[in-house]
Order: sequence, then structure tokens, then C-alpha cells
Amino acid sequence: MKRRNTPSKEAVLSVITKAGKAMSQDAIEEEIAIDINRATIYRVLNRFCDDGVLHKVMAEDGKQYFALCETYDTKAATHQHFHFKCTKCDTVECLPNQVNFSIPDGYLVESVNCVLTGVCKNCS
Amino acid sequence: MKRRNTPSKEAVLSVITKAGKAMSQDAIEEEIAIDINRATIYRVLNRFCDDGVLHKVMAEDGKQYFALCETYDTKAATHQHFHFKCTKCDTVECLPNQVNFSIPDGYLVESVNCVLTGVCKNCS
DNA sequence: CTTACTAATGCGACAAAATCGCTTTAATAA
DNA sequence: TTATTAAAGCGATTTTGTCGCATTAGTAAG
Repeated sequence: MKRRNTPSKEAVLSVITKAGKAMSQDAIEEEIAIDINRATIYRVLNRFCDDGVLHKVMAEDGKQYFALCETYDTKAATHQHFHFKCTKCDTVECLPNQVNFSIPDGYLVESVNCVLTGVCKNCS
Repeated sequence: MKRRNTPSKEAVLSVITKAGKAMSQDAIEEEIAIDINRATIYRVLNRFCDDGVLHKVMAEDGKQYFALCETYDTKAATHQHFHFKCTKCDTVECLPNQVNFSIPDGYLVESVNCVLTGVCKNCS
């Protein structure tokens, strides 16, 4: 199932890249130049996640945010860095800090979802 | 607005206490002895959170899980410990590990939501 | 340049989680 | 016993995300 290049893919990736932060579907739909169906945006985003281009963050508001995978992501199997969500501007950004943890024997960690919520530099 | 003691409150707290882990609304509704409306369960849970009896965890599945606040929670202002969600048994448990992080100047952290997802000891 | 294949899109319906408004019930104190 | 009002019940609603299916369009082969 080889991927095809479509205007939708390019537009979504362009918006996220320009924003330089993690975005939710509705934020992307607001910013995007062309008209794309909601389901399509989700499918594009999830495909990018499957391909390792984006990663998904579940914030405290129960919404999925999608962010570009950086070098330090793709090198590791997982995206074990912190995220910060601002309650004022609703921005979600990736922090450079890696998440360090240790768990009891017998546990297998498959993914890490760490979000700090508060007020960001711009809004404080 | 003084709190009143009601069967709903007692039943919800009893279920969570017996379970010894974080529970979602639907899991509570399944386990609970008496019949309680869904909206009521949510209101009871959120009231407990306001009162510092429970704390809320947003898991990767987009569902809220509610867990008892332990001693190390109430002492600190926030609940900065890790949680583990098992993909097999859907159990969410509090881990003793504290979350250690540092953020750039100008950022104000109000809450921490860290969930590790994978397979727990019982299921592996 | 055509044609065939099928990935990707649009659209509507659907599902699940959580909240809200409003009426009724019942816990608490006077 | 009565008055007050927090809490509960109930249905509707909102939001987020997914699914099925018909249609469109990207890609490669001829």
C-alpha cells in the first residue's frame, strides 16, 4: 500500500510545520488554506503517525494533538519527551526534556504520554 | 456550599477504594451495586476531585480515569506521579514514581498528566 | 497519451465520552 | 416538622473521532 502525494497531505503538513507546535484537528482545519473534510484530516494525520512523520499527544482536555517528529524522536523507538499545553492559548508544544522513568519488573511500556498543563511563556 | 452525604457518594467511593486502582465512569457503573445515573456519577467524581479526595487522569484512549489521592498526593500541591494503563485489561494504576521535570523560565505548570501505556505485570 | 488499479477523498451516519438545563428528590439544620 | 438548597434523575446536546460506501484522482504500465 504505497502512499500517494495529494494536496491534502501537503496542506496538513504545511500547516503543522509552519505552526511549529502540536495541533488538533480543529485548529488545523481553521488554519488550512484549502477545504478538507474532517474525516480526511484525521486520516491524513493518522497516516503520518503510522509513517513516523508525526506523533500523537493526548492532552488533559481529551483532545489529540499532532506534532512533527524531530530527530530525537525518530532515533528512539518512542517519543519520550514532555509536552506542554497552555490553558490560555491552547497551544501544545514539545519540550526538549526527555521523560525518565523506571517501572517495576514485569511491566512493558509501549508508549509514553506526558503533558504538563499551565501557562506558557508568551501568556504569562 | 457544604457537601452532603448521599448513597451515590458512598457507593462510588467504595467501588474505587475496593478496586485499588483508577477507574473510568463506565467501569464504575458496571461495578457499582446501586443504580446511579451517568451524569450523577460524573458529578460525584468531579466533586471528589474538587475536594482533593480523587484525582483525574487522562489516558491515551481519551477517557478520564479517577484514582484515590494518596498521602504523597495531598502533601504536594499536584499529583506528580506516573500512571500505568494496561492495554490488555484496561486497568489504570498509580505508580509510586514521581515525575521529575524541568521547564524553561516563564512557564507555569499547574498540573501534570503522565501515563505510560503497555502491558501490566498480571497480563504479561 | 490511454488505461487499469487502487489509494485517497467526500459525505453522511454513527459511536463514545462528557456536560448541561431543568425538574424533582432528599440531606441537613433550624 | 419544616425550610433550605445540594444532589439526583432524565433527556438533550456537544465534542471528538471513526466507519462505510460511493466517487475521485495519483501512479505506473502498456
